[in-house]
Amino acid sequence: MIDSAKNLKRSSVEREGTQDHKRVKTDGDAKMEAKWNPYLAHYKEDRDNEGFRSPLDDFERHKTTALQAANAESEDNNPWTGNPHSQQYFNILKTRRDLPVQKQRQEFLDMYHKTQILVFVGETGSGKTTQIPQYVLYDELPHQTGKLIACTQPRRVAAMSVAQRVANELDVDLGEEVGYSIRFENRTGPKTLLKYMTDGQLLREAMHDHDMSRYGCIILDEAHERTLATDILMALLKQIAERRKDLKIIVMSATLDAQKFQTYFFNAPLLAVPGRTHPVEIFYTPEPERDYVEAAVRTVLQIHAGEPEGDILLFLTGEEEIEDACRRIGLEVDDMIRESDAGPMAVYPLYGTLPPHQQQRIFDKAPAATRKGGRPGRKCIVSTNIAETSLTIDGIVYVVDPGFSKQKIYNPRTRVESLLVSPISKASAQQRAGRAGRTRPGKCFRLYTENAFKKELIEQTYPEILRSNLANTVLELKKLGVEDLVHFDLMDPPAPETMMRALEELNYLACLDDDGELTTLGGMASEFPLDPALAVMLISSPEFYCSNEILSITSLLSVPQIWVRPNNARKRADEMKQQFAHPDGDHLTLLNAYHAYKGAEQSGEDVKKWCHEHFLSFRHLSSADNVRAQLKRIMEIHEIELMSTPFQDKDYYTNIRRALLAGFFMQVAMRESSTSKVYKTVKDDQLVMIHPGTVVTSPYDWVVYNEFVLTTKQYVRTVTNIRAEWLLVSSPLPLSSSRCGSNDANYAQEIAPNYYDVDSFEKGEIKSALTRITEKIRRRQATRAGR
DNA sequence: GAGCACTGC
Repeated sequence: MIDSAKNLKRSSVEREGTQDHKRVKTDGDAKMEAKWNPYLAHYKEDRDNEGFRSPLDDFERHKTTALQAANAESEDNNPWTGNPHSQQYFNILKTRRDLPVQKQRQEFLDMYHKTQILVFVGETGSGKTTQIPQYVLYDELPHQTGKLIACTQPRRVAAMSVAQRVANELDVDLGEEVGYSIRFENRTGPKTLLKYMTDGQLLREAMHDHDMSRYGCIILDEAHERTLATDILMALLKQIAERRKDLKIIVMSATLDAQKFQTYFFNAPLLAVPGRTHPVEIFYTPEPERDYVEAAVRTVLQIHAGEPEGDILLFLTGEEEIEDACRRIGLEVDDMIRESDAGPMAVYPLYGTLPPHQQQRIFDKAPAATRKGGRPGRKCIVSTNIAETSLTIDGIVYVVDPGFSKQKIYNPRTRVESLLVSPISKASAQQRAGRAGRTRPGKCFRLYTENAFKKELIEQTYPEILRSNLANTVLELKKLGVEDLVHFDLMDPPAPETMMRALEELNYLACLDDDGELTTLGGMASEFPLDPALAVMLISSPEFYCSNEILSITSLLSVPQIWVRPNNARKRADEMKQQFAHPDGDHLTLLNAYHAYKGAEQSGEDVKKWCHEHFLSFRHLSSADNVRAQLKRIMEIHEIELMSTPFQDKDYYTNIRRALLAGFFMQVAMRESSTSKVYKTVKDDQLVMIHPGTVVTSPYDWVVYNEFVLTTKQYVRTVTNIRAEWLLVSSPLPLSSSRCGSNDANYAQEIAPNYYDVDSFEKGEIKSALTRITEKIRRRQATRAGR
């Protein structure tokens, strides 16, 4: 095996001897593959260096050695393109060969040749994400087979940045031999052989290609994170592996739980490589801490006072807590500087909803000593879990871990997902501690007892699939061709009740029929990257003459809050929001803001400035625009008509409000009494208040809401006034000027005949109210008929 | 009159 840099470049004399203008070797099969595989169709034709003879021509698939590959990598010309290698390439090659994983390349290949499924474990810094796919590339030879190599990542940024890195390592242009595919961006082309992608993206593809037939090898990276998409992919791949013996699968994970993956994948063999991290000393508190924020602030100050140079990372649970802690630390450090000549300290908050330029500040250098010979400065980052997985910060030497994070919990009985501050798992605690040892030996201060760590923390955080509403997942699985959900072999099967709830919800939405089969509507809904209720609302919207408007609202509901409300300008922000307020509710207010934004854009204004002045998030509004374009394309494919009720029409807003119900009829609440602020949700009987962020001031007795949030109280957020009649009997839409030339027969809509069968309601105020309203409608209809 | 851990399609 070639390990030293001096062997990287072989003599040019030797190379010239082998350049004999032979064409690239192809066999008939490969030509066939290349023909039907859309990714490789032009591969042969497009090769730039026709006369180039690649060392790969002598490679035999699944029989290559590490030495062969290393030799090919050391050639003057790129074996994949025929172009001469750049100097940068050789520089990178040198560092690649120092990675821990490099030593086991042959061992990896031996195992890869022998088995269909392989579990690969590598700690951070082992180089697995960049190197393993390249090792596979040199053995799988996708340019001969026409089958790509895919490597999945849980996050977009990772897919993009790793693809760029590997393109550099292979000395090719990103988007050519190496590319990536994420939502809104596909940077792959006809020459692409190795493709990084998000796990969700591969899942989307699988909906139309149940065998994942484009791929010869699929690598699932960061499998230990157990995202919903990874869990579903694993179960699918387990099935596909039986049907497609030619498909290779590699499951990559951090060390934890490797055995679970092995057992799950038919006792697949395991290969482990060490990482490259420094030791981290762990400290526990002798007694449990009552107030962890207080304890955390104190610990940070103690580190600053007593420990040598090095930056601090403190984990807390949410925005408010973090901002508060930052303020307190800042004040205390000022005192320390005055009283005991402490060094300066820069304190940075870090959480997901922080705008990117503020997130970037965490990478600033720590402040220098305030005067010559003074004590050195340091920085302290106070972060949510985002610093545990998504963002790595070099230079951290001290980690303070109070042992909590906000986690999503799903209660299938009430159908409510909520965020709850909960103790983290042992695996999380280890991950956090590891953040202290990336550049040199570090220390981790756990603000709980050693006994609590050992006895009270669970081993692993529960996978997402056990903590989520599965309506979307079940719909996806149906579309993926999974017939038997009960026996679908998930690594951690969710509670049967969660599954039942999802099936029930999809049945009410008419996405599944009474036999649990996918309906036409369900099939269409699964094509949209949306929750089923939103998808159904969007698909039904032409029946209410307002698909343009519902498309906008759907997009706005799919991105983070567009309303900006800085702490120092809340009042002005609220006043601005009032300019867009629609008396009938928050959905219409969103729409008004969006229309104003588009108006500003069209009149050539500086939109960023306009957004800033109006306390709207430019970032989120433009992202909504992106989503809108994607959804619009899907609507066009399915010939879902785009139309609007004329704005002058008195029913413009009414039609939109009714259309909301086509998807959200299960998210309706009735006011307890005409003077009360408390509402009761339909069927679940939860007592809720309207979230204070609403614009609704004169609420009707009935509202439809977008989301249920559980914080200090139970709130419903983004609400719109509705009339209960709309829920009940077929009451045709007013067909004034709003017809738009469509087929009238479709427009006598019953929103959800099954759900609002009043007889099926439990006895109570809601049932009596609905019964009264039904009676009223009947009387009215009878009077009309009798006239 | 309160607050949004983090991803992804």
